[in-house]
Amino acid sequence: MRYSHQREIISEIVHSTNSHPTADWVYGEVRRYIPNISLGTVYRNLKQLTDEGIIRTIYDGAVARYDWNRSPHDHLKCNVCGEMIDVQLPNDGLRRTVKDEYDFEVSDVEITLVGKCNKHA
Amino acid sequence: MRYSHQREIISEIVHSTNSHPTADWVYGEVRRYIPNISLGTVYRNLKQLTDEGIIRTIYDGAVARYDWNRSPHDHLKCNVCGEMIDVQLPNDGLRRTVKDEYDFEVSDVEITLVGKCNKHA
DNA sequence: GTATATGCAAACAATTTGCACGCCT
DNA sequence: AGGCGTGCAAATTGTTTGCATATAC
Repeated sequence: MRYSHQREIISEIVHSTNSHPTADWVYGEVRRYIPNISLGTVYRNLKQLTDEGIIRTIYDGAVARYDWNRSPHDHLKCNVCGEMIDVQLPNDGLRRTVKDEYDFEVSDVEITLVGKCNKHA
Repeated sequence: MRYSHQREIISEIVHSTNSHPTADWVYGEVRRYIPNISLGTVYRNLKQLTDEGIIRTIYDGAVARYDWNRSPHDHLKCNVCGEMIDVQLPNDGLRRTVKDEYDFEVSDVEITLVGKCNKHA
């Protein structure tokens, strides 16, 4: 992958936040540094960074969000503030259950727990 | 909710399959019975059935799929044949973990295990 | 009779793509 | 020089909505 200024900035922006931003939010941020960048370029680069394994694409309902955290992890989604929190949950039990009971070979685990985070006790 | 022939058929079609169909697939099926139904009507009714709790909407990446199975359950998604299999996995452990470690009040658990189903040993 | 449902088409939102030009290497 | 990356706009895809007409009750 050849160097490009726009991709550099896009990657930095995704890495600068824990908010699992959408393409549109990234677009808005990048424009502060490269005002005439196009949304198409943002999408192309987010996809490219995903393909290279530099970031990760997750889906929140129908919209794509981008996550710099590549280590396997899960999400807590707060219904009140909308925040998505990275957590690492044990899943050995789940893997074993589906292997034993369904003969299913797991390659990837996606767990999202929806509810209310500790800010809204 | 007032009776409508189209909604009746749509509901029957969703209930007739375990394939977690997309709106477009449902549209194709309904047309075998109501050839001049419109895609808009299909979407309206799928949403309405979801609001009434008669079916459930799940997201597979960016596309919506519809599921007649309303009891809490999880999904195994086979990367080889694309099938999505309903399973019931224990999640008491997960609930307890996030309650204890993150003080997060869980209302809904969404687990999808991606991998290879038993047809492709 | 009145409100809800329908078909149709247009509007929308998110994402992708074709093209001519520009910039890494 | 050669090719990948860019900006722009148009195209796609999945879904929603406005409107006039039709239908349930």
